[in-house]
Amino acid sequence: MDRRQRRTRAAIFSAFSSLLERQSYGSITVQQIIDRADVGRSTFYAHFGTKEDLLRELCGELFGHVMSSAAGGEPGLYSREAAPGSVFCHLLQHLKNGDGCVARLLCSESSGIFLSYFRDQLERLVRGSFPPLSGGELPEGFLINHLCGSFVEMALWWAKRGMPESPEQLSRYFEAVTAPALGWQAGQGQS
Amino acid sequence: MDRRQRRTRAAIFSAFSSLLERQSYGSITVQQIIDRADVGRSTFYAHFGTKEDLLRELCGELFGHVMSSAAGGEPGLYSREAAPGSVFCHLLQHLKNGDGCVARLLCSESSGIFLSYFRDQLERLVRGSFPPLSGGELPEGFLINHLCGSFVEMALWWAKRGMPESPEQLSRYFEAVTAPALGWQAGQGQS
DNA sequence: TACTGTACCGAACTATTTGTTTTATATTTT
DNA sequence: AAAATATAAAACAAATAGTTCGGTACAGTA
Repeated sequence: MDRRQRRTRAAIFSAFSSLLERQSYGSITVQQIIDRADVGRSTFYAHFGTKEDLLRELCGELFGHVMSSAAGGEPGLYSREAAPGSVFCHLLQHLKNGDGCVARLLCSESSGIFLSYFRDQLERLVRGSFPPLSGGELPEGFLINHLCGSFVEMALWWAKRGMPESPEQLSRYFEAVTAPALGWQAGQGQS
Repeated sequence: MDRRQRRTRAAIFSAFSSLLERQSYGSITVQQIIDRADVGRSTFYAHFGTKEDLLRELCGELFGHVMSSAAGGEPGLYSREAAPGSVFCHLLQHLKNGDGCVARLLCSESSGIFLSYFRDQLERLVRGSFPPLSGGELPEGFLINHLCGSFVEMALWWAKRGMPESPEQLSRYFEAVTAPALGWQAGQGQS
């Protein structure tokens, strides 16, 4: 890709997410974006057909990184091998280390948009590596939904309070509250 | 309140929510609303300062009913008195019976907006009637968030699939998956 | 270095939308 | 019946989205 394209694309992404941190998605205008990114109007529309396209691509970029790095070669959801080695703990670490501004966007006024992306990606990840479950007579769809939903809600709760707990700590909380209901042994993946 | 006011207000609410069922909140224009409600432009703005105000009032009306009826004289979150008598089961029943179009709105394109309202109302309700918890070393804020978050996610999952389970059944699922982690006795409130 | 392609800028333009204002009409309330 | 007020209709200004086009500057390549 042409270096010019990369630069303007990055400038627009940066401008857009910095705007998203202080105002709602709906109230952001294209004019604001191109002013802050310092690109021409026609240039913006050469890259993104509409504001929604921009949002979609931003989300893809953001969560694509986080998710793919979390999915890389992990043994299972609650691994008993590496101490803080569950996929969930991995995700929380990435969120906190903040490869980007994911955490800030998660507690922005437009958090709902990012949450739904987060949710979808997470569910795909979980469905891919779901261990044999013995959750009694509860249907699998319900359990997966419960697992992903709870995790996302927890991440949001965490981010909104400024992430005071460590990823390991929060991961322990999550395990304590979900593992028993799923028929897994709790407290094994931790030191 | 003047009968004319009531009528136009109802017409606008009805038009707005019927539009919300088929398109996203952001894409709905005031023109569409007043066309469908068959009211004059100035009339709309005499009632609602902006589209967001309309949304806010609609949510208040919708969830206000559901929540207040659920909160009325309930003994506790997981009551062992009436069989399907927990607050959660009550809420699910109201959602299914559909005092309004809450369920349809919950799985609309703009579900995020309604979910956040639902969340807030529910959390207020839960905080008001939280029983003594023995959830081990887990902080109360975390538990409340987990409880409310899980419930809302479950309701969404339910609504999106067309509510095939009965409220009682779903309430049992929820109890099975949350009660043990909260240190409560499961399976007592059911017949 | 020189050449070629293309990304960018800026300005102008149309169409749509928002929100306001005004006047006349219809309906409710007293 | 009279007064008050909610509504309709139309015109209006301002902001915004998205397009078009000609000129300029930069990147990749020989």
